[in-house]
Amino acid sequence: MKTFYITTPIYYPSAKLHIGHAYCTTIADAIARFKRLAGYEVFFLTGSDEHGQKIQRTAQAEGKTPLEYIDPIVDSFKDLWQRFHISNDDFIRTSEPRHEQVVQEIFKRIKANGDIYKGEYTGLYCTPCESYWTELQLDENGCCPDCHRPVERVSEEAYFFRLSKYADALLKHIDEHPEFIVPTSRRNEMINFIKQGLEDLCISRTSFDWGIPVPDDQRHVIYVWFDAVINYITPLIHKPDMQRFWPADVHLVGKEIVRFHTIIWPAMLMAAGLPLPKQIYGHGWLVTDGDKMSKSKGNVVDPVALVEEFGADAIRYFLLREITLGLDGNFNRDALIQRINADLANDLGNLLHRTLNMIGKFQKRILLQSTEGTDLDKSFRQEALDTAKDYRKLMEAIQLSDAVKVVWKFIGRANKYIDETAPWKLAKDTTQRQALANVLYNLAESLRIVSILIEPFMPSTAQKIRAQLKVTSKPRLDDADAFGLLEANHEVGKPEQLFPRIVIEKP
RNA sequence: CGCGGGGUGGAGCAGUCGGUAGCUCGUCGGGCUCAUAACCCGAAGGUCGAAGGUUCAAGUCCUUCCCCCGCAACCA
Repeated sequence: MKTFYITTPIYYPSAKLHIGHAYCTTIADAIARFKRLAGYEVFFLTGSDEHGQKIQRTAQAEGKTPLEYIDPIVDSFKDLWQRFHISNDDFIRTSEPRHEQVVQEIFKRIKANGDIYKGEYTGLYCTPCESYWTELQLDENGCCPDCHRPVERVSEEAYFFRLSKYADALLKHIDEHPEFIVPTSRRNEMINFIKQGLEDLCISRTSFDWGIPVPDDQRHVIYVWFDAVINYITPLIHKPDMQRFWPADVHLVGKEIVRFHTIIWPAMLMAAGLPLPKQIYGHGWLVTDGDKMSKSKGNVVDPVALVEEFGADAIRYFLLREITLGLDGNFNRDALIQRINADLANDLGNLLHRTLNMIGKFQKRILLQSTEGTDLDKSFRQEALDTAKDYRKLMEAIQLSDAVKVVWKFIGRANKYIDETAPWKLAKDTTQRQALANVLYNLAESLRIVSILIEPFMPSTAQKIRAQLKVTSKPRLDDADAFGLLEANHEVGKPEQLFPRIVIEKP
């Protein structure tokens, strides 16, 4: 069986997750579900990145240990993913022993290869904040950007990863694998960055201790990023799964961390003698009214509240449909409601409703034996099959919003088909019984196919449609490539509203 | 001259290899009555940020400039 491995970043539990995190995870989930639908054996990983000074400090301020502070936040991550119907196969926490063990193992392995060495880190240090800053980060007076007090140049012993050594190998790899960094804009950015020269990376800290200890040198903890990226192999490395799932097919990441995933992580893998991931996909950000979401601006959108108000599938649909993968996208409430009403309630929901209603009204809920029918019937069936074919191609190319659009174009076609065939007229004419049976059958079949195609985007809606059609088989992509799988004399269910229209109250 | 992205009808966006500027919503007009005030058809509305260049042909390629946003080794 073909395998597929996809990851999200592991999120930092210093605050609640916002809609941007949900966006990234939803994309990964849709891809994972598509691959399962297409018959792949899928491993889909997400998790939390728990170490580092920031967590230690925040926990201290609340009089807690790091774990006491983190545990409920991580629980809220897991809860959020359940609410979003995220189908991850594992959830990795970097504080878990299984992870600590692997990180130390990789550290030792790279050190044994001579690519980790002890040196001296010199930086600008703010003592009250216990933080290093780069020259560019300082405020206009050359002081700490947080507390605006003077910084001093200090040195400490630290371990370094010989990143500089891998610049040429990375460039060669990127050049030989055009699909390695997507989209192209990010790829160019990274090539440019490497060409400016890579410095060795400081990968240990002594100023705090919430992290994974450096093997054989307990005064140091390993730098969070070195620690974090290793999560992608932690669940696999000591199992036969490593052979089956590594290298990962896609690391889905936000655009701001593309660099860690396309430069540092691959260099680490090279140094450790492991194969590189096949693709790093850098998606864009959700912004609200053109502004980046951030706590300080007070414009963060809380995904839990959204799901409670609109339901997970509606949010998933909006994110996947409205935002072009790789570019920034605008998230706002009005646009969301508009999409729910127009696409979900009016187009899809109403199509199912009117179809089932007519089958009930005109044929006592029974699908009758259909025949080849008119040219219109034939071309309609062909469009259903073409839609499934186009959809498959787009999904395989990870063009999710285009895939959604193709499905909705067909939903529009189906609504038009009803208008063109006017089943309510056929029902009044006893000589048109077969024509009526054909139209209703074709509509029901179309909805069966649609229910398969939207499963990756809206799993629970897909299930509801299938339940109303009384289709019991497990959805498989191959079943969307065949028209006519519903049997004659199949009885369908009663129509139930999929998505209620949302009435906007004018203030 | 640090790096990158963006600027396209009223709003939000797409636009691949240069080949008649598209989509959704909104607006206006019409049709239909199976349906969730839904669905279907038609129309109006754009000098594609500015200027210059290449070309038979430029939203698309080249040059310069203006504006907005992000990154700059902690941020999906």
